[in-house]
Amino acid sequence: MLDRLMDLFRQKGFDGASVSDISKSTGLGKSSLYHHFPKGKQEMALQVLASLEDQLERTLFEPMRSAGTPKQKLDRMLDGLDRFYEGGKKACLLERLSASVDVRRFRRPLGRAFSAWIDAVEALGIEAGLPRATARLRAEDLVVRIEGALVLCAGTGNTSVFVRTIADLRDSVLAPVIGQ
Amino acid sequence: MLDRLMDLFRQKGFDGASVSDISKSTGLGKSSLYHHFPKGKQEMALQVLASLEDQLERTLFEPMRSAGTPKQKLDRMLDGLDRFYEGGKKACLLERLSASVDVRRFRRPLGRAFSAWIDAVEALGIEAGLPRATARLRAEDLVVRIEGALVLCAGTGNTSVFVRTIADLRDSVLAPVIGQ
DNA sequence: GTCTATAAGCAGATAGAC
DNA sequence: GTCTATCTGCTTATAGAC
Repeated sequence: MLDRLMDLFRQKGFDGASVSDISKSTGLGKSSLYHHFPKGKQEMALQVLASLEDQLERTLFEPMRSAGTPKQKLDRMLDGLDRFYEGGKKACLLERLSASVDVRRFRRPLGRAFSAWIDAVEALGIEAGLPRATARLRAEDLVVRIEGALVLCAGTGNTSVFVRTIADLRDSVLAPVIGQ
Repeated sequence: MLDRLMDLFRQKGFDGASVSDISKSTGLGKSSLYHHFPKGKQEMALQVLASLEDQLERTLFEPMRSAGTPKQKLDRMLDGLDRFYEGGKKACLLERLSASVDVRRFRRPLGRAFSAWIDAVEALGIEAGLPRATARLRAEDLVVRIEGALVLCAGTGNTSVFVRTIADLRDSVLAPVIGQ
């Protein structure tokens, strides 16, 4: 259910997905949808966002705090992102909601989700021996570059930028600082 | 006229900006708008996009092919972008149209605009002595990082990521390749 | 070229039967 | 909990006067 909603919001964005679209794609009538989400479309998006936060935490960030070398864990996270975005063919829910007219209503969960992601990568960098400030900037940069690559892929229809970006991140995120 | 339209599409996106919004923000009645853009909202966006391509070429890319050191020209471009995006407070039209439901209708001009931007930065890298392939990747990465930073700023309401990204690009884009 | 008025349809959302 | 039917307002777009 939330998965279907997430697919639709990722594909059409919040402003582009109508309640009728949602009804068709879930197979539920509008009234049933409003039974599950009394506050309407915004509540749908907020619940999908909460579900994504949960899913990211369980499948990406939590594993990054357990077994393996930092490099192995970075690779697993990038593998996970590559699958989630299907090599650049599918959009990011965070980006789609960030591009909606009502972005202000989503700012709190969006900020939380971006922060959790950055924090997880930062921790990896620190574990790999990077200075805290460097790890922070590199982590922020990883998120920035993935979001940016997805924008270019969506705009041009060409996913090669995403592929190159993921590949480059594998080597650059945890690389030792020169002249440290 | 096209400037007002651009402001509105940057602020609300293509799906989020209605013809009524456009009418209010331009001061023209709907019928007048359809007189100027017989094919409706899509034609408005396409003309705004064409106008942006033209504006970027004249104010950013063309100056990058004339006088100055590569570093000076990079700095001038980044200054221009910083002003255009108001330090991360304003969105990118290319990103907004890339996030619209009808992105397919905009793919050709979007691809052209992104390419022109990347090409201009690539030429700068080559002029600065970078290997062609490196210059290409760095140029692509500059565009990716700016678009990504704008996504995070829009989503979180915090522009510091954009400021850091611009600052980092000043030093990293033309930096010599280590062990070349 | 710009206007008022309006068409035709879709938006988000609700009422009430089952 | 899901349905059909419906409401109100807004959507894109057009007709036709000035």
